[in-house]
Order: sequence, then structure tokens, then C-alpha cells
Amino acid sequence: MSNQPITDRNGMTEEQFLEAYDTNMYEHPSVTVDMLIFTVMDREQGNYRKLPEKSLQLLLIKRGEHPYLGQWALPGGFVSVDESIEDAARRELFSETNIANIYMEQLYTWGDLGRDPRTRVISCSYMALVDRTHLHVQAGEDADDAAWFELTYEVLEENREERAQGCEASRLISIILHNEIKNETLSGIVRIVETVQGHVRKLTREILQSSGIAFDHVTMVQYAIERLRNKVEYTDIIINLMPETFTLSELQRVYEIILGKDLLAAAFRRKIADAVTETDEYTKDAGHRPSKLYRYNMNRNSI
Amino acid sequence: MSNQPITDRNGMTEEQFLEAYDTNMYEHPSVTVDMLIFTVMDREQGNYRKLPEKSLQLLLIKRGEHPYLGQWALPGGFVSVDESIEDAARRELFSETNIANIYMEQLYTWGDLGRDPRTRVISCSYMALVDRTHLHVQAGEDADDAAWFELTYEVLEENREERAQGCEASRLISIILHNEIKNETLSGIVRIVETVQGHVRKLTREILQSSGIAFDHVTMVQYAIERLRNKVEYTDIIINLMPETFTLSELQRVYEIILGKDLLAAAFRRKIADAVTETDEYTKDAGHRPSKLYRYNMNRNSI
DNA sequence: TCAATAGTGTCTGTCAGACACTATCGA
DNA sequence: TCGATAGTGTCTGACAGACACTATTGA
Repeated sequence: MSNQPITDRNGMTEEQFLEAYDTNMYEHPSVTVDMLIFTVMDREQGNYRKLPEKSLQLLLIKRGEHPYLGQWALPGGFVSVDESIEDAARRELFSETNIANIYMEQLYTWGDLGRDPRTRVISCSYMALVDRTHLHVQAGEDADDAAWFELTYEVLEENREERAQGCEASRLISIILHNEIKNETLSGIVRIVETVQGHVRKLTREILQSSGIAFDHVTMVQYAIERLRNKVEYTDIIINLMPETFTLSELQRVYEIILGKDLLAAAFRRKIADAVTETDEYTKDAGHRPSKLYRYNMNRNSI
Repeated sequence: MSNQPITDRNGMTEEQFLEAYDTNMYEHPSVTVDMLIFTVMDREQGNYRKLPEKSLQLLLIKRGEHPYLGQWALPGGFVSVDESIEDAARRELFSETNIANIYMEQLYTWGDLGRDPRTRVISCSYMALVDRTHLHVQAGEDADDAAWFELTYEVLEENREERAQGCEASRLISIILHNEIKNETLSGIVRIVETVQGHVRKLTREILQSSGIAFDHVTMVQYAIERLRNKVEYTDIIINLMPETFTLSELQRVYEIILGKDLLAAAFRRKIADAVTETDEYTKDAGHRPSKLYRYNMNRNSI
């Protein structure tokens, strides 16, 4: 900034200081990225008339090494000193899905002690949304044994208790991950407790049960779903899960799967009207009235 | 999980593996926390009738060491291997404000290369909200030379451009930090660019100018304000900035300072009606009609 | 014909923006 | 009295929930 070299209390210039700086004065934690890669798939439907049901899928990797050997974990890996966290996330994402250009968003950084039995690990979680028609890699093709798991998210219990200086509310959330082909079902229960003590509001997450899911990854899944549900309500994030063209019913079903509740068609169409543009195309051979195909209206920004 | 010891491809049990695990196989980045500590203060008012204006204040620390010697930075420090990130944040917070029990929230983790000239540093930013009446430490009392700076946030320019496969929108945001006593004014301009390319939406932040503010801390400030503005609209987060009792006009002014726009009193009162409870107290000697004091209604939860 | 989905019209209640209005204090 | 803030009443328009209704297809 200044032309005069500024010196510190030891009389060192910035240049001298940086040269003498020793990054290994004390032990550093390891930093990893963990990817929550979501997609939406169709479920097979017996009745020729009925539309296929949608399901939310999460990509998991079977661990071939200790710890949690044989369990399923989120794809991820260590962040090296010469790449940004986001680069590390993109690298992980690409190595799992072969897609380079994709929606990705940082979620939360998990830094409790004892998260990883190997050593002190801080994990930065990212969420990515993939349209299944863009997916080149199918489940199981990867050397690591990667697979898509259908995700079910359910609130088991809600609780509220009045306290002296406020109150405490808690929720039990069940996460079930299922892969039909491999006949694997993983599950976990996360408890979220929110305490209000006078002015101070605190939120804690705790794993009550985790079966088949490595590390504290259930918590990350729960957090991601919460974020996804929120964002879906006030952004166009959902289009990252849709193919190039889609019907409004399809889009509505994706909303419903994510939000975990049914929507009314009339209100839904009104709401998303100016986020999409109609095309001249229609669905065919559906066993019922054909439906117009829409395209995402790209000329929108959220900022 | 199982009673049989599971062995990996090298025939090692988990116990053996963990014993042999070397955390120093490669170089790790350093991890720090950076605290964005906000409070709201009254500005002196000449006219005896007029209410004091509110201002949003941010706590900064004058750097006594290289790099950025003499500039102002967010309070923060390295996360040690035997404390959680949140503990490190609380430790930092306590050492700056002397308050242990306070609202705190993780914001974002900044991990680009070259953020810190010393070495590779990953910084996890936290936001804390303090009610000024709870503050025991006044500006400048701290050995580090800490001071509150009045924050002004302004959108300088908004831009939208149509592109082949989508569009690009950008915003220039000016951050001004001012401390009257020290007669210091720091400033910075952050550019936020959002590109929509087909399905893919990307957001980048870039520092166009930064004067007197160390590292990439302007970006963190901009991000925090954005988050604060959002959260204020859909949570009760704002009460963390309020004293035990307050008038609705005061509360409204705090909302206005954060949102950067005026609100209509009637609509405002309707909106926050069930977040507060009235007391029997009134303001006195105000030069105008006394106003009822309210208290935050603690028996509410957001989850 | 009928089961299923596609798509529209409209009533209703809620709520925010707007603004006029009344109330109360102290110099 | 008047300048300032405190606080209320009510009109209006936007919009979401609810639901009835019409349209279209293929076996």
C-alpha cells in the first residue's frame, strides 16, 4: 500500500516476515470435502395410464478401507494445499459423475472433534444437483462401487417444552436410503434440538442411530435436505434436477418429492408460470391427454 | 458393528489400521475462524424531540503484525487440533467481547488459494449478534486495539446482460466502515456476478477495491450482511440485537437499518405482533407521546 | 366408455402496502 | 400551540388454498 516499507515490532518488513513464516509451528487439522449429489429418478409403474412416480436419489460410495470399511459414505476426499475447496469439490464431483459443469453449492463445515477416528478432520460439505438425463455414469460402473440410493426423509416426532427462561423444541428425523438392485437399506435418526434461553437461541444436531452410513454423514444428509427444502421454496434451484424439457406435472412431482407434501395443480401452475416457457412439443402415447413440454426460462436472475 | 474383526485388503483390522495411520502423510492447510460481531448503537441526536438514529456496528481489530500490519481485520484465529470449530469461534468471541452466551451462527468457509500471503489458510466465518447493553467491553479497551465501526452497505450498480445460453447479472456493492473517535474510514467494493448458462447457475464474488481492510474480509462482511438481511425477513434473529425491553419503534428502526429501507409502521406492527409481548412500562421524558415497552416473546421456536 | 392426467376458472381468506386518522407528550 | 412520535382503522390489490369444471387420450 505504502512506498515506505512498514516494519513490525521486531523491525521486520512484510517481505522478511513472510520469508521467515513457518506454517508448521503447530499441528493442522485435515480438511476434506464431502459431496451430497442428488438426482431425481422415475420409478417403474405397472399401470400403463399412470405417470411414473419420482424419487429423490443420493449418490453414495462403498468404503473399501478402514474406518467404516464396508459401509456407505458420501463421496469426498482431502483438500490439498494447492487447490481451493471449491476445486476439490468439483474434482470429487467429476470423478464420481463425469460431469464438469453442474450446479454446486457449499452447505456447511463440520468441525467437531472425534468425527473421524483416524485424525482430526474438518469437512466442508457441498450439495450438487444433477439431471439424470445428463448422467453418463450409471450406478455401480465406478471402481469405488458407487450407487444411487433412494432417499426417504421423515419427521418421526416433534416436541416442545416450556422452560424457565424460554423453551426447548426438538425433532427426530429419520433418513432411509435404499438401493433396490443391491438390496441395501441404510438408515439413521438425527435429533435436532433448539433451545431458547432468554435471548440466546442454540441449535444442535445429534445422531441417535446410524446403520450402514459412515462417519457423521447422516447429519450431513439431514442438513442438505433441510437446505434443499428451503431453497426450493424461494429460488429456481429445482431446475437443476430437470431435463431440458419437461411437463408441468413432472415439475410439480419433483417439488412434491422434495417438499414431502402434495401441491395443488392450479396454484402450482400459477406460481411457476413465469419461471418456464412453453414449447411446441407434447408428450405422446401416455394413455391420457398429452401434456405440453416446457423449458426453463433462463432469462432470470436471483440477484 | 460386528463381533468378527473386519479386515481390509491388507488384512488389517480397524484397530491396526488406526494405529498405523499417519496424519502427516501430506501437508495440511491451516484453518482459522473469523468472527463477524454485529451490534446496533444509537447515534447522538441534537433535537430533544427526535429519537436517536440507529446504526449497525461491526467489531474490528487493528493488526499489530504482518501481513496487513496496521490495517483492520475481523477478529479471529487459528483452530487448534483439539478444539471444535465452534469452540474456537466461541473462544474468539469471548476474548473480544467478554460474553460467553450469545447468538452465533456459521456463515461460510472461504478456501481460495492466495487468501493469506503467509500460507494456505481456510477460514470459517461466523456471525454473532450482540445487544449493546450486554456489552461489557467498550471499543478500544482491548489490548489488540479493537473498535466498533459503523457499517454502511450500498448497492452501487446493477447490471444484466443477455447471453447466448442464458444471462449474466452483476452487482457492485460498497461497504464503508467508519469509526468517529479514531477518525478512521475503511472501504471496499465487492462485485457479485451470477451467470446462468443453460441449466447451470454460478455465483462469484470478487474484491474490486479494499482500503484499510485486511485479507479478503470485505467479502466476508458483504456475505454476512446478505445473510443477515435474508434471515431477518424469515426468522426472529433480530432480537439478539435488542435489549431486554424495547419499543416497537426502536425495533422497527433496527429492521430498517439492517434491511436498508423504510418500513410502514402499521404493517410492521401487524407483522411482528405475535413475536413480542407488551409490558406495563413506558418510555419517559421523550418530548412526545410515551411508547409502550415490549419484550421478546420467548415461547416461540423456529423449528 | 372410462381411468387417468392436463389444464382453466373462480371463490375465498389472508396479508402487505398505503394512507388517513387519533393520541400524547414537553418546551 | 406545535413538533414529534405512538398507535389504530380501513381500503385495496396480490396471491395462495380450495375445488369444481372442461379437455384429451388409449385400451
